[in-house]
Amino acid sequence: MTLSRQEPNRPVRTPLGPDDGIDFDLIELLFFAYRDFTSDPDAILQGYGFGRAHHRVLHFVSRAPGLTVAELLDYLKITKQSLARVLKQLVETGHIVQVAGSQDRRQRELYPTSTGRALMLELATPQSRRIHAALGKADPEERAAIKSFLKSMVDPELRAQIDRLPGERSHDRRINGSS
Amino acid sequence: MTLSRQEPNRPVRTPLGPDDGIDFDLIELLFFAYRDFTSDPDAILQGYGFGRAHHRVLHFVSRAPGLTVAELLDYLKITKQSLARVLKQLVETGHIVQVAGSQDRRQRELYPTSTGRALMLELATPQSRRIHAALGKADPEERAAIKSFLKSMVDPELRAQIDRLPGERSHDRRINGSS
DNA sequence: GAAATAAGTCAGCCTTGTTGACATAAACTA
DNA sequence: TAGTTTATGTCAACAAGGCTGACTTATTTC
Repeated sequence: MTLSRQEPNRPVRTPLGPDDGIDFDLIELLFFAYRDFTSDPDAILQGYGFGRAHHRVLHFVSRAPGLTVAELLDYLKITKQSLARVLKQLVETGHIVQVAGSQDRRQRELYPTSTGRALMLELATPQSRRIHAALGKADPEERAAIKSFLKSMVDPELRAQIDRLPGERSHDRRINGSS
Repeated sequence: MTLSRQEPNRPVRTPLGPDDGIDFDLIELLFFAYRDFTSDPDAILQGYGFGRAHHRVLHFVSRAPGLTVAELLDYLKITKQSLARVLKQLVETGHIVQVAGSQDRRQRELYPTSTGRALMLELATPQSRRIHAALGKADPEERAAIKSFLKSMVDPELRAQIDRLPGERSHDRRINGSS
């Protein structure tokens, strides 16, 4: 009775490792990669009094100019109240403008200003540099494998969103009719 | 004078695309992949009254049992005050125990309990499943390229942290002397 | 014995997410 | 046309998880 009873809250001293059937290295790699991937723009944003949330809004508005508030919420997967706060600031600072929808005038089409676009590029540049360096000497087949892996990590029903953004070099320059 | 003056805050209607010299698709892929990668454990954590911060602490304590508070902070890149809040909860709920360091008794070695270890595995399982599915039919060379890419995304001076964790199958089962 | 170090704690603040309720204008529908 | 639905905006309150600064305690190092 006393021997079979374990001390409660005893420290477990053996580390969880690859033999436990879990892909720990990929899990950690994703954590570390994303942590540092976001660190460059975070530092720049501080100088503007903005945060990561502003970056994401500015990113999608620049990549898909003319998208509606509802479409933006669908990319970000946050509530409209969360969006409202940062969107208001981006509009007040002249980074984004809202235009009443041409077909449906209840909608607000979101566009970057030249200021907003410039900031978006400033934020994307170090990220792109980091990606370029990390891609390094990967051949086209390996690059395809990397993209395929990341895309497959996304929930299947949400992968369509990705395809709606301007894609690979040359074709598909316009995201929607508004030019 | 009037013609050369642009209306301020005019909407820019052309989307930023691949011709602007930025790797937009990889930037977005990383955002979407990480967003969904964290969604499974986030849902599970809710049922325990924990958040993503608890997950990260539990993860590293389970992977490197016996690490000190300072070492953990170095993985997470947060302040000790931020850590204190979640660590205290994990200790109070019996997921983690603290043991005075054997050499240096100022240090607190952190260990998971069996409860903590079990929760860590529960959280890691859907993530590993997602990774496994995303890896899909990638051959060993492609898998190596994916890992190499993610590792290269990490700041060079921080890559050593990754190597300190239990690595590939078979060797290196122990992270430090405590067993 | 003094100084440095590891960790814990208190207080307050910020960003960014949440819910719930309600307002307005435009579009749709019976 | 009246009534409903829809797209968006807004107010208030709250929570998680970051942050800084200041201070304490125990222990180690010099």
